[in-house]
Amino acid sequence: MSSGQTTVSLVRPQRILACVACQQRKIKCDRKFPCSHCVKSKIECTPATKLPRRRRRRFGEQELLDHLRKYEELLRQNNIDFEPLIPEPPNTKESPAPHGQTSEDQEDTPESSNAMNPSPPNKIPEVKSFWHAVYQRFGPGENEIELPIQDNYEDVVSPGMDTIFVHDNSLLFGPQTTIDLSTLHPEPAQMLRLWQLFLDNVNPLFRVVHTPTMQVRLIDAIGNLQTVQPPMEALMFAIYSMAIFSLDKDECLATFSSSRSELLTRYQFGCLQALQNCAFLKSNDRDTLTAFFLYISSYAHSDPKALSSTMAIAIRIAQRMKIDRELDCAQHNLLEGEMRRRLWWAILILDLRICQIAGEKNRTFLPTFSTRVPLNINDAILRPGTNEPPTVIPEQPTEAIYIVVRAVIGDFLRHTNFNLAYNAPELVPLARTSVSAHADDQLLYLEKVIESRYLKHCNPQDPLHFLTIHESRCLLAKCRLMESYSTNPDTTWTDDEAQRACGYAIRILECDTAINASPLVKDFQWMTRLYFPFPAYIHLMKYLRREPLDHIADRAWKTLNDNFELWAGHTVESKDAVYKMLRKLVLDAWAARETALISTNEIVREEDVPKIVIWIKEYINRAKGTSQSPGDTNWLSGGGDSGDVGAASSGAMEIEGMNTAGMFGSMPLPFNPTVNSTPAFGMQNPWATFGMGGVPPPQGPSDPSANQVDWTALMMGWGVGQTPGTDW
DNA sequence: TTAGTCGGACAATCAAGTGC
DNA sequence: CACTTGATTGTCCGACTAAC
Repeated sequence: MSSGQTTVSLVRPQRILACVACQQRKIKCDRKFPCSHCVKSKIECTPATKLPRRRRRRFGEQELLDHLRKYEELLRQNNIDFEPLIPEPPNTKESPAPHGQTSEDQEDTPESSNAMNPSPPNKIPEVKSFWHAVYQRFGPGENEIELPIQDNYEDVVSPGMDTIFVHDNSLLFGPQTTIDLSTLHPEPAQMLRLWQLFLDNVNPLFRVVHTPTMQVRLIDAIGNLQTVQPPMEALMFAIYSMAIFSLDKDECLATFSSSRSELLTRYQFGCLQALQNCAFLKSNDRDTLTAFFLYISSYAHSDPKALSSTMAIAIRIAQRMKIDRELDCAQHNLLEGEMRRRLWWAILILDLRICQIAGEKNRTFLPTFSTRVPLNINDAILRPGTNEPPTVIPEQPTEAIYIVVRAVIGDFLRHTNFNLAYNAPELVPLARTSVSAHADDQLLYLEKVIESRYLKHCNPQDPLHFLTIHESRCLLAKCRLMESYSTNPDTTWTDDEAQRACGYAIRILECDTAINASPLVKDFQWMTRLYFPFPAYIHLMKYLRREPLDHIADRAWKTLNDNFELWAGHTVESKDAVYKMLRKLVLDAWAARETALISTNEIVREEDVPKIVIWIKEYINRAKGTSQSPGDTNWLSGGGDSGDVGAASSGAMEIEGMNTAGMFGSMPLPFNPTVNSTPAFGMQNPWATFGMGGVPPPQGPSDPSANQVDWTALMMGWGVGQTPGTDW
């Protein structure tokens, strides 16, 4: 090779490149413009320009070693003799490599996505099937042509069972009705309006409906409502429901001249009836499951415990359809396989969120499924009948960016020790890597990948990109915070650790504020305003009470103030026990600061008092004034009072919709829904919230005793030189 | 016979790494 | 900072094919 390239290139005249036509034809160009070939062909002769040279891809030692580890592990697993370069790690049969050490600039392929996992299976074993095993061992017997022992149980036995239990569709969801559903559809013009609303407000956050094909099917169905197939009809009603659900009361009234609750109930009812017509509890049809998923989503403001149970049905159906298995997804064509993956991840993440607010352990968000994260591609690339794997260019954020980033983070987290510790502690020993030993490195790597591979290319002016940027950062900060709390509660945090945790809490609030204050993502508020970032509040209040004059205190109070302004309606006026606790924490933290300031001879001016404190004090004064008994301090102490304050709260999300009975559809046409849902604020798994920190807006009567214990336990992790859990 | 296509060997270039 | 390495880009030979 030549030396002194830089110097030489300055002296050497610029190389004249062959013309574009000759380059393309791979023939010698005489470099006269026009060149002889172009003259001969009578085409325009265009001089070529040099392509900007790409940065050379580094192939680091660590990456090489990781690959070597992987292959040596494979050899070990298959009992093949070899001379290992890397000795087998003691005390473990798992892959010793901390995951995520692969090249940072790897392509966004399924492999690379799953490379975020601590334990990506190199080959996913097929699920054992008794019928398959019988067939493999004995083969088809004589005269067994008509017997149902074949290679694939699902192909023969399952439909066979369907014929036996043909009339059993009514379990749980009531009997099938004979209502003519075509009368429940909106006018064609409204259908298209609802479809557009769904495309704008809902589908970007789920992407479970393939826009190009659905649009054609929808237009076709609008012209033939009497003959539309039940799965398609269920999907249509589900789309209407979610479109209406995504609007607020005023928007809905202005757009459709009907109340939101009336339309929502009508379309939810239509959807459930259409689902019944599909026999959805035993259907293996993806459209049907998609409709059921959207139907459940349209109840996202309802009782989380009821929602959680209903989601369990969707998960069981999904598992029966094997969309939780990558091998089975991959057996379908590109479009179908990808839509199955998207549906699985959408169900999984919604279930995670619901479990979290219902205060339940999530037993699905574990390393026990193999479906890879969806591809970062536009719907237009997914063409029916195509099997050619699409080229994914990470530098081009697509329509799927939001779901992809969430799935990538989720795919990483489901393998972490702290997720397993929260949700399935018995599986911690089975985690392939010792995440606890490397958690910091791995989270750092995850953050780096998310930033460099996805967020860096997002345009903050684009609503979906904006939401993706801030929500993923919020989520990562939440992981950091919860990872901090997952350490042994008996160990004392150092000052650094405690302050670092505060930094995560502040970041959570800053991201939440950015999302909920931005008019850009107004159309997504049905999702973004579902949950209040409670863990961050609790953490900061606890910290500020303990360290009222810490150097981050000013920033923390400002961040709290900014966020509180957005949620003031809920947090100030809610009679829910958990918000009462929050109010008390705020006042305690501020009292500690005032005392500390006075002790250092600083004057606390009126304008220094944070709005969050002023609002709470004003509310308390009002509550005292209206209190029935003079000594009643229930507004502060957290009692079991009831009442619906949601709709009255300024800035509050509309609390409307259905109770449990409405969701299960046992009543014919329940067009007068009532609000009677139990607010949920389960913090048993606070990190696990995809999207927000935990507590939904207040919705009604509460159980004050619920879940307080978990918060106490959570907070006991602090120590900070104090007796653990004393007055925190 | 002529013109077009394209696999692939080879050359040129230059970003990244190495050693002083 | 000079030098080396090797990944990436650019060139075009020559085999092959299609059209006339």
